[in-house]
Amino acid sequence: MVRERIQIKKIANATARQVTFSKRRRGLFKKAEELSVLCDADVAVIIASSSPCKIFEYSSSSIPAETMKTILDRHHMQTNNPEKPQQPSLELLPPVEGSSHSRLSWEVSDESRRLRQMSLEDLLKLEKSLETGLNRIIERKGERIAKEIADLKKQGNDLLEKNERLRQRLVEARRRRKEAGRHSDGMNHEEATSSESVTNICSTLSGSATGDVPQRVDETCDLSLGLRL
Amino acid sequence: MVRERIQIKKIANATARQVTFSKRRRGLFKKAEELSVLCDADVAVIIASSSPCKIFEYSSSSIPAETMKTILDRHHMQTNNPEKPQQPSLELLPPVEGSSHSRLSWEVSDESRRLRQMSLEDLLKLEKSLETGLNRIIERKGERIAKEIADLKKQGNDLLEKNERLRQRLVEARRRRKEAGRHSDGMNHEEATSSESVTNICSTLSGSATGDVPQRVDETCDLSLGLRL
DNA sequence: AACTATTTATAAGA
DNA sequence: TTCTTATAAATAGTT
Repeated sequence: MVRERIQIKKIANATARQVTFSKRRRGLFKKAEELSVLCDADVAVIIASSSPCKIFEYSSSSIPAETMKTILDRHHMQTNNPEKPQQPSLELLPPVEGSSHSRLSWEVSDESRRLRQMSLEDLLKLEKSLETGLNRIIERKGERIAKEIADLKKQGNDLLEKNERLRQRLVEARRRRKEAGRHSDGMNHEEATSSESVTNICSTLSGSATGDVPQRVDETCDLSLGLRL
Repeated sequence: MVRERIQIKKIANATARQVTFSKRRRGLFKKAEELSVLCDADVAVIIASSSPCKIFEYSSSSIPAETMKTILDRHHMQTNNPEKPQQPSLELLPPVEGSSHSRLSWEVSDESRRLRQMSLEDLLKLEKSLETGLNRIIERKGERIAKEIADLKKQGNDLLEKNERLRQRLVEARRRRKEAGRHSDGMNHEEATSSESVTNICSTLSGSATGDVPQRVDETCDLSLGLRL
């Protein structure tokens, strides 16, 4: 029951907030519906919960819900990464000298001049063709990225396994040293075995360090070209 | 006073309707504001009165009001537009209950109906808007993938470093064992040092194996959703 | 717009 | 999530 009036400020408890969100959302939609019917008005309500990020909407009429959603999504992205100037249209980009990109962009701007002279039919064909090519590029890009990620994961797992094997060897080595300390006389046979064992480990390690696993991986990851396609 | 409950249907008297519109509009905006504050949500409300045709809107945040107005204007132009293309029979098909496909296909046909009613100008705007949103999505996806790859590379490098440290320890351990073998008498002091050293290595290893580096990574890499966006 | 009898919404508890 | 219920809030009709 409403024991007393509540303060209108963010509810701290997440569960309580979620419950209130559900209830008040329904209430708001109901009020919106009533207003639209009683007063013959068009009413639209968009609610975007912050966590989990979900969109709820009511519309009394045929306002395109998807469009509103798109706008809200865009808004959310804007707030999440501020200061992203919208990319100027391609043909307006000035060619950048010295950049491997410059020739392409120049060609594109030259292309745009030709495009203006093409017929609608030609443009449709060109659009279709570009669209198909684009889809292929996106597909390929996806495969490459997936492969890269899978490879990296595999590498990591291999290294984990090697670490585990090394750990086992060290535990064993420690056990042997303790035994050797206990019988202060030299157990030469075991000594030799142990030594050989360590040598084997070292060569294995050396092989893996310089072999299939790269010595060091560049951690920077510039996918700008690939991802912007 | 509320003498009795009212029916939720269009108020016949224009004056009374206007009064109720004012009151309930304020109420709705207040509820929207409360919901947004209490539950930390983005809320937008658009109300379009039919006569006189006026737009009222509330937004809890910086959702572009002009854009919403544009959408509503478009909607009003649509409704005021006398020519309404006949609905194809497809969309008149009733949704089949229980089918997860029915709702989606209904929505699609509903969307396509709306699209057919839109003017070329509206379509151009919508296309531009969708294009911008799409670019932002692609951008974000790229950032996420780049981050995942960078993280994986970092994990791999950490493991490489740990392997290297282990290798050094083992080389050292082997050297000590050889020395111990040469003087067959027990060098108990060195023995203790070596043993401690191995213990340290093992605890370090154990920590890293179960700590920040995941025990095992799933090597499958399904990016289908993310990459097809 | 102000008033207020009532209805409606809803917070807290179950 | 849904139901309950005491209480707060909204509001219909009147002034």
